[in-house]
Amino acid sequence: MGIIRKTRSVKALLNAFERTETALSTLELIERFNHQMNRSTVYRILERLEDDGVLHSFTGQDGLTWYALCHDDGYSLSHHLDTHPHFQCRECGKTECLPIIIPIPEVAKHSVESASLLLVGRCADCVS
Amino acid sequence: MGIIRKTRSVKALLNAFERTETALSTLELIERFNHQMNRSTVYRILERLEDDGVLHSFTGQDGLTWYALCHDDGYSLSHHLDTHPHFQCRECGKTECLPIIIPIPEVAKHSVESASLLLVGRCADCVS
DNA sequence: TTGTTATTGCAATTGAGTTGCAATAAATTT
DNA sequence: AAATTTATTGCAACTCAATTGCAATAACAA
Repeated sequence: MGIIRKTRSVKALLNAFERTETALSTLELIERFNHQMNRSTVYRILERLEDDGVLHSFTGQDGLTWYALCHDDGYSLSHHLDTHPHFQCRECGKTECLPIIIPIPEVAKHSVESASLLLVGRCADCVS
Repeated sequence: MGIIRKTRSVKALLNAFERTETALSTLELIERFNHQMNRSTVYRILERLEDDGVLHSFTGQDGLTWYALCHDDGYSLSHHLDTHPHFQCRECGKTECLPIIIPIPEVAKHSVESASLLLVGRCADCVS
């Protein structure tokens, strides 16, 4: 019960995610929609879309928040148990969901409920 | 080339880490040494100890920064390639280094240089 | 068209972390 | 042991992502 009304701003943000393969940082979205909507609106819509399971969020290496579409195609099941890793390029900043599953290790006597894995390195474009 | 002088404050902080098995958050240390040293001093000493490879840092689920001793015993080699996961209890907040190695997956065409894995769940004390 | 209320804009606020600079205190030299 | 050098600290101001209260606005249903 996050998004109830499909406002202009909601559509614009959803559109941005549907047009890219990568993740998008809140800061980039705020900048991009600078003239269309307020900062708080961006924060609030992203939050609601995450509540609805449309987006999932994670923290980049710099501590900033990133969002990406949830694909229920087997690797991006963000239902409070993100098992897929994210990759952030330290050169160009491109950040993406990796289409692989990381087996969450069992830990003796602990109950592991979720995991987040961030890989940092250089992306295909920057490695050459 | 981080710590050059063994000041009172440096010793106090090091002592705190040597007396615990868990990781310590900057905020807890600031609170604990509230009357002995300034906030900025805590931040700066932790930073220098990390430069020296004495501590390593990671980000908890809430986005706060945590530090733990580097044990060069095979699982806590924090030399810019943290391959060991951290565990944070969502009930009591206890945060620790896990004595296991997570194999960093290769990613096609990418150069993966470092990884950070945070497991969240309930610790031994809170799970029962 | 009207009424309800989810959503938004705006400005103020929060809170972790950083920074410039003068004062202090380790560690080295005399 | 005193003088000297400079790493370190305290302090207050600042940065910056993110949050919040509230009045205005705009989806959407009736």
